Amino acid sequence: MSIPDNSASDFIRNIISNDINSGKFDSSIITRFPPEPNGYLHIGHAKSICLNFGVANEYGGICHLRFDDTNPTREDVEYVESIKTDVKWLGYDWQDHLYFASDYFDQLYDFAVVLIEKGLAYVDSLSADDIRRYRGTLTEPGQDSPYRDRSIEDNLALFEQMKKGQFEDGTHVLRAKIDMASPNLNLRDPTLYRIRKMPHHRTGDIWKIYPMYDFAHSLSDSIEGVTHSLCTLEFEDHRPLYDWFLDVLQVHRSQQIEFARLNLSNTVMSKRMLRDLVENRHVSGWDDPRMPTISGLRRRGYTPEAIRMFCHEIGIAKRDTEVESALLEHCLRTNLNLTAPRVMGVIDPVKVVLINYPEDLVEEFDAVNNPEDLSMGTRKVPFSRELFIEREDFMETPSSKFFRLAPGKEVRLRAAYYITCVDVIKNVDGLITEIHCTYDPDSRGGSSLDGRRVRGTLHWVSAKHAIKAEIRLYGDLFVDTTDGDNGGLLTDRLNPHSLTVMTECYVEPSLAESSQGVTYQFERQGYFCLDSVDSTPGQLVFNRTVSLRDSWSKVNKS
RNA sequence: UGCCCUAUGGUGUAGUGGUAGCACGUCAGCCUUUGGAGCUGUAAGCCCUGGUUCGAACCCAGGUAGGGCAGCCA
Repeated sequence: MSIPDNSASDFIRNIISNDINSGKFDSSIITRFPPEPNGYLHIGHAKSICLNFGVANEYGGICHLRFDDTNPTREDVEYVESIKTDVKWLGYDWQDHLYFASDYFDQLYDFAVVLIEKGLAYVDSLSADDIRRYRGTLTEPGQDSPYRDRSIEDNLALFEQMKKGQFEDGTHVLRAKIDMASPNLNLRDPTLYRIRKMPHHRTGDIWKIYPMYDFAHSLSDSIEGVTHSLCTLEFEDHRPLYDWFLDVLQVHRSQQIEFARLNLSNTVMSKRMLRDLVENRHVSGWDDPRMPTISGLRRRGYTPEAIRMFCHEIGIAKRDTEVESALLEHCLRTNLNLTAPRVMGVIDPVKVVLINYPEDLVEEFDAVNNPEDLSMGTRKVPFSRELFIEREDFMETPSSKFFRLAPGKEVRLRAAYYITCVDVIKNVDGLITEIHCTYDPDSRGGSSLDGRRVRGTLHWVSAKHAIKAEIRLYGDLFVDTTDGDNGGLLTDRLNPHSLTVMTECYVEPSLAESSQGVTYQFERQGYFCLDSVDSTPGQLVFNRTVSLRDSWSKVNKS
């Protein structure tokens, strides 16, 4: 085990470094990522994954993947598989440390029996309502259940009958006997087991009782020898209970440490709300490219590297905060700028006719695949008399700061020729249908011998060679997320413009061989990838992953 | 009005008694065959009030503000 000397400092890593220095744990560091298989992972989980696996890697330890599958009413194998896929995709490896809380059901049951034998747990036969009433309130102490003083023998017998399925759901629970007057509600005789006569996705119908989170989680950590159990802030009040189980049962002591969960601007992170979006068809599914789920981000074209970088950049602390999505986009652009192959695609086309270019001539230009990485080579791009350019790259009456195409103005077509606008053709509605230009044969390749300055460079495609495609542009899912995940109608804050579908787009022919899982840069536009669900070889569908930074829009506004 | 936690530029995060730093974002300039990328610079911060100290973001006291907790959910 080693201590990284210049690792990013955060309070958790500081604690772990101190623990290692003081020899608190005799094993190497063991952490765990403990999802409940009841939904898809989102970027908030990525923060926890990067922390837990990251810490383990840095200190030469290991990180377990453990499914917290103690509630058969909400869990499913579908989620187990998606979670494993997502963790792997993010680049982490649990090796052979894949565990399930349900693997420990026998041991947990035995622990419960020990608690009963020690007089520290009892079977309560109050109804759920009565248990709530007896619990007291935030400001008033609770009262002991009339069943609190059952004999150990009775408790043992009853608990065994619960296990055997001799009682109906809700008739009894097993509770820890701690303190009904504790100011910490979690210590007012918390429930340990409830009866659920429901098949479990892994244990089938052998169990009729299932352990509660606090009991199962604390002891699962202990069973696995976890040294540092990292969880989110809402479990802070549970730590005394977490520790109580370990103390009274005298088992391996893991240390729970809480950190703030991730909140991201203009989106929501709670599984419940994400599920609402899916079930109420506000999005196409858990992997809708607008979703903050790992599967949504993947389909959108995000890379694991970008997400890991983001999780590193946001840091770890205890204050409750909201990170601007600009930081996520920054991490994405940083990664994609270095790796994405460049291509040209026109999203909102207008036709350009080069009136002095031969009718049937077709030339091919070599275009650089990535100016940031010349080893990625070049590709051929066909050029002909009729082209498409972006409609917004032409302005009939431009401002002085507009460097693109306008009547009488000369621009460069990326990797091709200089062209000058000589005429504008409109339809009866005044819509521009064609822009007539001349090209300068001496500017072949995009530069001229006379060295004259041409400030604007436009992307383009050859009309007869281009492939027609659909491009989906995404915006924030929500207009405003103040108040976070609580209160207010979620749907009131949905951004009605979160999806724009452009169906008349043209992309360069090299994209006929574009492959799934690659995010391209459409030059001057942004990053795009093939949609993994809806794109077919005959009808390409691209998702805009993120736009390029656009300083023109600022100039234009001012 | 119980218990627990938190408070550093617009945002996120370092700094644990000795000149408050980094990143994102902002703005300006340079550069550019992507108005991308890159480079340079700018503005902007210790919640408040006391106390201890030669010296406090840091220690102490008291406030204020925000968050969490009353599932047989996790």
